[in-house]
Amino acid sequence: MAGLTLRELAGKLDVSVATVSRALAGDQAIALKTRERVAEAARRFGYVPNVAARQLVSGRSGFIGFVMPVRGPNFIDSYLGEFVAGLGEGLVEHGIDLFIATVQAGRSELSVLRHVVESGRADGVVVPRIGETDERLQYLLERNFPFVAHGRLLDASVPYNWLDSDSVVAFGEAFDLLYDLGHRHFGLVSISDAMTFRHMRERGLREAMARRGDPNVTLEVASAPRFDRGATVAAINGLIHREHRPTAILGLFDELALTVMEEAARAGLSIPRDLSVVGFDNITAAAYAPPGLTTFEARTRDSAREIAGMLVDVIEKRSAGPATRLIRPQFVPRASHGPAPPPTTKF
Amino acid sequence: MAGLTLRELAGKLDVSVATVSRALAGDQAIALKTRERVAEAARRFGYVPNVAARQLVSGRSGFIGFVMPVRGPNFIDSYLGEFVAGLGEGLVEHGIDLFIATVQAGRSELSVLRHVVESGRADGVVVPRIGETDERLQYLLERNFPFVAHGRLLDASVPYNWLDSDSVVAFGEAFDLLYDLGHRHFGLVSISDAMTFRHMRERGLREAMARRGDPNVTLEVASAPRFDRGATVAAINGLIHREHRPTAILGLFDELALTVMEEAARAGLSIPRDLSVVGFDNITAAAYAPPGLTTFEARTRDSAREIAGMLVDVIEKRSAGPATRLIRPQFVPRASHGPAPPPTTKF
DNA sequence: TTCGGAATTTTAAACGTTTGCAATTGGTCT
DNA sequence: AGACCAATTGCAAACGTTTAAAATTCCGAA
Repeated sequence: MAGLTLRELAGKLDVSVATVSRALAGDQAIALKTRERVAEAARRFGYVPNVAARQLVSGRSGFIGFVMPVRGPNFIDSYLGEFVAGLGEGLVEHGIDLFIATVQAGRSELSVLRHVVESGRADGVVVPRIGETDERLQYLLERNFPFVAHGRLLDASVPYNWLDSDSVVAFGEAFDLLYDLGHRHFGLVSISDAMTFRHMRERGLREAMARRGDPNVTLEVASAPRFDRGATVAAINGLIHREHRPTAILGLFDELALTVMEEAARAGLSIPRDLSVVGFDNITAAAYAPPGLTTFEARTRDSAREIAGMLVDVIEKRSAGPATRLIRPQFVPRASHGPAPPPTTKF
Repeated sequence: MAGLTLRELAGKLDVSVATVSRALAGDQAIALKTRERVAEAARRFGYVPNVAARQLVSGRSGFIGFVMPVRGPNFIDSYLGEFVAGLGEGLVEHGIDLFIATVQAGRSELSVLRHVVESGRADGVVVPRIGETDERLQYLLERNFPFVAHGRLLDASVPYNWLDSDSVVAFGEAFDLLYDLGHRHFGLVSISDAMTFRHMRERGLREAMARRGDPNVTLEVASAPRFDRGATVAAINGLIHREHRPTAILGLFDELALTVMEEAARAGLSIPRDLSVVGFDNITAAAYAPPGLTTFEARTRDSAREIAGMLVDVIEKRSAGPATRLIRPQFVPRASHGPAPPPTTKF
């Protein structure tokens, strides 16, 4: 199974194992001529070092771990694919591989993470989708194990490495845009799950509102559990069918905004004439759903690539304090937003 | 970093390392009382075996490898995410982890695969997206390394383990449906890349055509390089704007079918009144693009889960000959197909 | 009490690397 | 020629586990 060993290669070259090892590592103590001779032979015979042996002595696995939660059978969002692709891209230039541990249905994500860390399978981990408080981070911090989080804790005083998208800015931007288009009555479709980004995005909206200081501006928030479609639809309809309907509704992320568009269509509303809708993430379907959802590009793939780099730095102890990084989402204007309808339209 | 070692645990229990090792492995030669005592202590002290050491002696890594090609920056299809999720799900119950090696822009996929195999990082690999002839499979077969392929070679005489979706049946089914709706002039938007599924799907269509034995049936095939949008649009327009336009166009996969719908809309054609369109894969956008794309569910995630199981069997030598498996795609009727327009419509 | 053999445990080698330290080589200077 | 030093190479231990084989313990029978 395993190909040529160092010992065999050394035998062919008539030098010691140690010399070959050092030569391949580029050790200056080995004569240049020898280094070249060894490199040449290694190439010619196709020598590939055994990672297990290397790991055993060095203590480093050459792996980054990623604990993948298994979602319901009918739902995979694009996040996973984008994120994994980005991590791979970011790691490959450092010669590090990605390793993915799946969480079995019954078990907790934390228990898998713990196993990954303690078996020495990974030199560091990336932790996606951080909740308001997160036992995974707590564990990693306690154990002082290298990690980078994608997302933030609610408690901003805890120091750790994270990267997050700056949704405060994005939702502020969205508000300003819509306000300038004449909108005064806003709706936000949110989730009731304990995720930090929910607060961030709502805060972005409210801060932008406050900056205007316009007493006529209103904001209604409707929430439902994240993967509960029935409750989501109900929440949205509560927003659409109220007496004083918002003229602009923001979805916490695209899936919600798309559902808003569907329900609006069902209610006979024309978008963007009667209602403006804005989402966040820019999933593929956003471009296809008529009339085209205005949204923000979350840049998941870029973020993951960046996270990979940050984690490598952490592992190699190149970074001093905790590294934090905000990614600014990019506005993607499509056709689902427009000027506020004249007051008469609101019947 | 690495927690408790076997030696330390043995020290606490006042027995030899070997006894602890055997006890944890459930070796019957160890007294039941000892086994229980050891298990209890291991749990209590949180002992987690070091995988590198274990791998070094056993020769098994506990990893399945997946070599991930990096695509252009703007394009990630849902395949990757679904596939990785499915693999993870399929592997987790066997206590095996997934490891992903990314192919750097400049390097060949084969060279990465070779490295994965020869470094002993994986006990088996899964090879996605098989081409008509595939150097990766050739290498793995030569080396007699466990693998399962997703997709087939054009040459059906080579024996190896594969799983593929039965697109011959699916495209035959699509033809029959459309024929029964009165369609006689067919178009197929294909790719010019050397992928086996291109032949399979076209063959499914032609075989179903042949079965009807209707001399009035025509089929025009238009192809373009897979990721070349400009060429794809041109090929599609060649099909749409010809004198005797097809009344039904099939896309080799959904992206192509969706582009057909876009171009048809641009040409002022109404779907499905003037033109029926059918795709394959059932990507998310298929449901959102008006009027809703009729397609086939490729069941990538299920396939990947199944592949994981097959590979485990191969690794553990439970399967006799090469295992092969055809997954039947499921028809997903939406609104993009309908009765053939009356002959007068074709101007 | 002693012995044979089964039951249980221990010893020690092996897996393929890396690396501190010792040993050897080669060259230069006196 | 001898001595010294630098350059180069080799020796051997270590990493944490598994496992074949040897050693020990235990038990019941003679």
